[in-house]
Amino acid sequence: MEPSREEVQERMDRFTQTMRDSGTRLTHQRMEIFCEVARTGGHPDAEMVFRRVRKRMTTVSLDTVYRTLWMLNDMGLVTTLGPQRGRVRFDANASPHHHFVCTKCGMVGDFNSREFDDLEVPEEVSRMGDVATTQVQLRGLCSRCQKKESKE
Amino acid sequence: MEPSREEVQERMDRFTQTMRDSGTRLTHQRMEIFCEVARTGGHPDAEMVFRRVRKRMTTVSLDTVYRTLWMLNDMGLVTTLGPQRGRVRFDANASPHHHFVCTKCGMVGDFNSREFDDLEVPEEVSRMGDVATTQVQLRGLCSRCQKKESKE
DNA sequence: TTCTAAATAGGTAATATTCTTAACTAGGAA
DNA sequence: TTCCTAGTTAAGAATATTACCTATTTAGAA
Repeated sequence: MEPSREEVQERMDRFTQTMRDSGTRLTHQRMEIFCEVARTGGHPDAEMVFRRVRKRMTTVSLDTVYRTLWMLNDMGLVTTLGPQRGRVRFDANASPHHHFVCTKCGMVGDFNSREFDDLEVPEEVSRMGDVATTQVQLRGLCSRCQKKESKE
Repeated sequence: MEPSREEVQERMDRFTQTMRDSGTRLTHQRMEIFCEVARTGGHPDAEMVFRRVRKRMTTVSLDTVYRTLWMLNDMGLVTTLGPQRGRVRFDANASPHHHFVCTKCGMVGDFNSREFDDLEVPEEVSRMGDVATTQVQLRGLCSRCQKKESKE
């Protein structure tokens, strides 16, 4: 599941380009941290990234890893699995439904779609396990955050 | 967005039935906690549930709320938004892809599907905000957890 | 090279979640 | 009903996770 050498290179290029374009400093730490996530096939958490990066940069701090990861997230260079930072949130709606998640404020809206409910699961997935539910997650800026942004 | 009275009643019935079937005790606390989540349109976190339930049961503890919510989750009566308990996880894969999430161990597997990439966003959602990405989340038991279960 | 705003390390603080244990109670048995 | 007890709870302590503070360092501009 590791990305190919070319894939990793491509991600690194996108990273440096995006950083330059937005005028954000390209520090050694940031490069190491992004590189670590980019070349990992899985979905590491901050602690894992920290441990791996520290092997090469013994002084890096966990706080820097967190700060950098969330910054990368804000810039769209990495994504988080599930909603944004914060607490676990629960949902008692047992009937099939789907979510729109605001990538900025974490607001979650429910919606229904017959089409989404009835998606056919790819063969590839059956090797991973038994699928019980299907849920579509749409991510983007909610209208409230849009208004805020346009004011600035 | 609040569920209708009938909808709440239906959820409560399902709750008591499932609890009885599994031989789990129907305590006052559990009923209040489930009821609180069931009648909330949104997606409350444990702290919110705790604050609301405490208004009626002044002695309930936060720990009980957590324990109960995770128990309800295990029984399939509520779901969590995003992956299971634990840390935030990051993903540097910028190209569109989708996830299979194990509801037991939290294992996440990636997969690709042209069909899923090109889903058409329902009109209803455009009122919530601007959709940037579409991601399908399939949930179920991964093969490893299946094997573990069948052993028991 | 020098300068300066931005970023970092390391310690500390704040949150979020879970564990421990003694006391309590729901629900079955008598 | 009353008694019994395994399962459940409250409360506080312990962990885990994430964010803040400040002196120091550094990337990138001039």
